[in-house]
Amino acid sequence: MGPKGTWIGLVAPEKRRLRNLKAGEALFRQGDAAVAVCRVDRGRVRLVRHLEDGASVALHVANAGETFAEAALWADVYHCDCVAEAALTTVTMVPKAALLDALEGDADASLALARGLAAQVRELRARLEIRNIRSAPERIMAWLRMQASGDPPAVRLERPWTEIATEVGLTHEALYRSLAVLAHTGRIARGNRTVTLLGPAGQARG
Amino acid sequence: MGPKGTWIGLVAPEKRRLRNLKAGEALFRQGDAAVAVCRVDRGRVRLVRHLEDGASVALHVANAGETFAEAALWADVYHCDCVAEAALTTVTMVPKAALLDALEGDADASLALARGLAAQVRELRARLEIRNIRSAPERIMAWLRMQASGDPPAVRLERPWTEIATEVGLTHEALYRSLAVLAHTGRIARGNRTVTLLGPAGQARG
DNA sequence: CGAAACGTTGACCGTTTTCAATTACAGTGG
DNA sequence: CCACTGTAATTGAAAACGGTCAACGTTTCG
Repeated sequence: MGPKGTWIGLVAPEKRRLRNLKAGEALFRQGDAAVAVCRVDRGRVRLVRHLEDGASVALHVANAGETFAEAALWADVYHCDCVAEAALTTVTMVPKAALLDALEGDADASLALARGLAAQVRELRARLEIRNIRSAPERIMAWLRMQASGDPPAVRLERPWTEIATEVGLTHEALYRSLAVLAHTGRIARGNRTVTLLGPAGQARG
Repeated sequence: MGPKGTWIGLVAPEKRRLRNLKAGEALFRQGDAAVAVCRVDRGRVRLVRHLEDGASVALHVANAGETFAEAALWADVYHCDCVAEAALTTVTMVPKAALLDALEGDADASLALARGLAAQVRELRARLEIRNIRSAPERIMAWLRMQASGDPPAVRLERPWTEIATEVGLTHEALYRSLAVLAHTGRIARGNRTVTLLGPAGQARG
């Protein structure tokens, strides 16, 4: 996706802090003081916001090499939980104040930061767009198209469907049913952990 | 909300371009080459993305003083339409290349840009969170809580409900019905262009 | 003053959610 | 190595909810 983490190096290594997390362990909780911006070194973390009724929303998923919680730079508290997804997850925490100091003198790094944020804006907008599709099958098709790559557009599933269901805003049951419909209609073909998009005049790209 | 438009001044006025728009007129369409980042001087614009089935999503609304299409700085084409909402809308268009040049030498301005983008990320995440609430009345309550301010938390409505409906992802009928339910239940009180949040133990803030 | 958009409510229909049950599979400890 | 347990995948049936269509009063604005 390009150089997203350029600005991390601005802060002297001894000022950064490394954290190792087990799967499910939290790096911070919503409401905690926003003290640092982070990067995933290994594994994967997920930013989750909890609703009052107990449901939760995955706001962001950051894989190895990606940065997250940039928005915390100008916020007092974190507004979501950060939990590790993979068993061996390592995160670099960059103290907010130090980073802000460094950024103030470095236009390139600040621009890189802005660029990363712009990418997030795009991603979030795309997700919002998907949520506006009422029909479950169409919504899933849209999601698949967004994820697909290759000439016969295909998607390799790295996570369970059940997780994808919540990401697109459906129950897993509805998701499975829709998948079945799409397969019967011949719009997709399901492999082991793969989905291939079929259909003439179908492969529009976002 | 703070100095969002700091970076606009970086580009010499003669390089900028002013556009006057009538209500409903488009500034650009999705697919057009992304040539400029913009600021609303007067009126209001809306960024809309059209789905294949004809439906549309409001991705962003920018009021006078706010900037928009920052993401276009690193994109080749606009990925949504921009249409004026108010009758007399004026927009300053800042050529992409010129702005990029200027930003590269100015850390403060780049940081300001990043900050504005971070705010957008937060806003989009909030909207996503709201969309994850299945129940229409609860979703509306969440939206209201987010907008509310004051000790008896209240919301002043600057726009028609019909518009709010699409923002929260409901039809206006469903919205009106839910409002009626919430009012009957005593959870809200509706004034002329105001809604007051009631209910004991209700005023949680985001 | 008239047209257009907003606000509001009713009835019906379709989809999704819910609840429930079953199969498949991966990891765990005996 | 295998029973055992929990999660993922899948499908069914019924209920609930929001969408759609429709009608109508009201406000706004040219």
